[in-house]
Amino acid sequence: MMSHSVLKNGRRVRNGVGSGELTPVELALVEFFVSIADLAGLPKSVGEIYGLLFSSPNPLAMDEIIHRLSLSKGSASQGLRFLRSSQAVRTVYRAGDRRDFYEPELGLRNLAAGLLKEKIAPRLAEGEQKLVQLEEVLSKESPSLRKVHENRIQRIRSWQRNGQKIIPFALKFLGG
Amino acid sequence: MMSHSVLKNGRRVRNGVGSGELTPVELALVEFFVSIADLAGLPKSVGEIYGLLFSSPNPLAMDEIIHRLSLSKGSASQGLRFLRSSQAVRTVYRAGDRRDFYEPELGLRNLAAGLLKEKIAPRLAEGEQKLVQLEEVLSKESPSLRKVHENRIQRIRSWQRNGQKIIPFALKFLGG
DNA sequence: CGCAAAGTTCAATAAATATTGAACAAAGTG
DNA sequence: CACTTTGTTCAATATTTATTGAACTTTGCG
Repeated sequence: MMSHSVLKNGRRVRNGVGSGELTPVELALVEFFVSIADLAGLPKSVGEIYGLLFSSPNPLAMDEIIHRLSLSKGSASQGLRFLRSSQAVRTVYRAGDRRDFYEPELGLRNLAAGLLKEKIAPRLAEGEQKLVQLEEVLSKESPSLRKVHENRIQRIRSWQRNGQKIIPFALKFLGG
Repeated sequence: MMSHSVLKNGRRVRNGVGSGELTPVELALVEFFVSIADLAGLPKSVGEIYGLLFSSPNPLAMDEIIHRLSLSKGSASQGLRFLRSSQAVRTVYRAGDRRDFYEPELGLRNLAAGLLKEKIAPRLAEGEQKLVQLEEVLSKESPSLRKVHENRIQRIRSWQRNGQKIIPFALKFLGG
């Protein structure tokens, strides 16, 4: 047992719901990444965690993240899992400490590539599957309707080709 | 008054909740665009509407969309408003018919540009605002911390620059 | 004008998604 | 091994977001 919640320097916790303390700058960075997370369709908590790590001069352990952001263990664990799996954060080992410490990936290219692989690619695969189903039932339509639909599906295929072509190029652009 | 819900050819409505009828091909296209909508963080109904228009050889009016997809007037109206405002559908006028008819935009470039303007740009602006706030409070930090943070913020600025650079280029790529 | 068809708005509700926390597992440590 | 710290999982709950439908506005027509 130990009391790790002593308030330093007489600093006061502001939030009603017993949040850990964030400086104004940390707060602004966290909010910035929350709005990015929101844009990318990711949970707020993921943005908060990345934002806190981004604002920290040194790697943080999960319990520190939980305390500073007043997150539950569950959210922190899941959020970090996602960030790890999409290569947005790395673990860092610290001698004599059993905990994993986390630091943020700062390269936009890697961040983008991670999201692409983790969030976007699986969804596109799902869409592709729907298209395959579609081509199976196409033959049952009247010739004239089928012609229209074949045309439109070709259109989608062309979208896919163009989309694919951009990816490596865009990554290089982002890649410094 | 008129009864517009006669079942043609003895076709049977399948869905429990009284849906209009969709052929297998229409259904597959609608599902395809629903999964795309989901990926883009748009409501399912928006994907459904675009999907139905995409599968239709001719423009459709709102009441037809409502009936075939079993949507409420409200959803249809709002969904069409969004699609119109992001240039994903166009209205078409039909002589002697007071209703607006809709047809889908088929060019990926225009679809992407519309989304960018309607969904993404406003969010980025919001993020930018957070960054400005941030720079205001930065001066209150200790010199060493400030240096770290200034560095990181520069990093974000560089992300923004690279992101901007890609856009026109990517659009040209998608643009046929 | 008066009426009807077409379309919009928005408060109430339903559906989807994220968060919590308690129970569990894994990994050191002495 | 018994114990503590660290981290995970997942059913219950809270929060967010989309959908509905009834009241309203607008438009066109005789």
